Amino acid sequence: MIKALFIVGPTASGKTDLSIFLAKALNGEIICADSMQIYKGIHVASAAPSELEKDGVPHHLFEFLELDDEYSVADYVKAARTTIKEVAKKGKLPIIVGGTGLYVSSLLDNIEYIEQDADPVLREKLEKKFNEIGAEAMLLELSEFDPESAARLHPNNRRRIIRAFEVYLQTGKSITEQNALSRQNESEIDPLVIGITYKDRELLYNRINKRVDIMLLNGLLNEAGQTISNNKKGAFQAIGHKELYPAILGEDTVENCAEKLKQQTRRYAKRQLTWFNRDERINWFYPDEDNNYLTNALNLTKEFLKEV
RNA sequence: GCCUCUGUAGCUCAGUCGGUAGAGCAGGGGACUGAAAAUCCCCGUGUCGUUGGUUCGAUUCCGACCGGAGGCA
Repeated sequence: MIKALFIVGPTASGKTDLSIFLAKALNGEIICADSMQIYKGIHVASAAPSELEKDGVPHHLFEFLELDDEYSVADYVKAARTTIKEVAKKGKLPIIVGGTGLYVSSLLDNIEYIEQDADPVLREKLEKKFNEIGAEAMLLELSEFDPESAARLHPNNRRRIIRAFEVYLQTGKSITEQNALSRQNESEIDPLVIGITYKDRELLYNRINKRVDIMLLNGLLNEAGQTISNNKKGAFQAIGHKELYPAILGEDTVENCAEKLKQQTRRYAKRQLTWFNRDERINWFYPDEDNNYLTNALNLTKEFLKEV
């Protein structure tokens, strides 16, 4: 078993600071679990750690993809597992840090994604079919080969309905079957999961608002200006650029866009909390009522590393 | 000082010909297996400014007071 530390939490909660503190104290190396910090070109928006912040601690899987690279959880999980093993082999502590619940949970639950190439032609065909026959008819057809998914999926959740078709048509197995198969094997990783957030939601939101202001001072507008024309797949959905496009195009004021951006970030933080709240493996720390949370997190990790 | 308008959910406002009220936004809750910072679902009780009066019953009508906006002196 490989011992690994996971640090999760909503955006702007202080994951980066905690991870670097613990990495330095425990001879660790940091592995990204953030679906946006893996991309190049959105450094300000994604709040990926700068060289100065990294403070000499080795970081993996940060800012290595082009903005239009195709990338999925499956690719991430594969790369992260490899990296975790490599770090452990060196005798260092792997510290997985990030706010993308799907990425983190996939590692923790040892989800095994099968090899499957994206099929844009098929997806387009399914999109077209959806438009023609409508959601209800799609669900009816889905129920013929995957009644569970058909019952589970809401008609408005177009993306997931199409995905359910894709999986079946490409693999011959329903997504329900595939999901069961993906949970067959025990993980090689023995995790300690540290969560960081604030008891007072208001405080977290203040931190988010402040961070957006700092991003603007750090040139977020410029950065967004560089992606506005050539922003294709991948990172196009990052919060931070798309909200500013109206200001760049002169359709709205920077102030209004900044407000919108803060709001989107707050909502995102709430979604992250919803995801992480159900995971009982997480040991939560609350900086707003624990002045020594850094030390306490360090002590908890030391205890964990001592266990055999 | 006088006159007019106004005070309803965190905000902007509807509304009740008298039977204790509802939209948008904000916000809250939830789901999540190949786009996940994505995608999707659910959620509106609030001293109807305060206080008297009329009434079986007032947020609704009347008076006074307090706050806000405008007008006249």
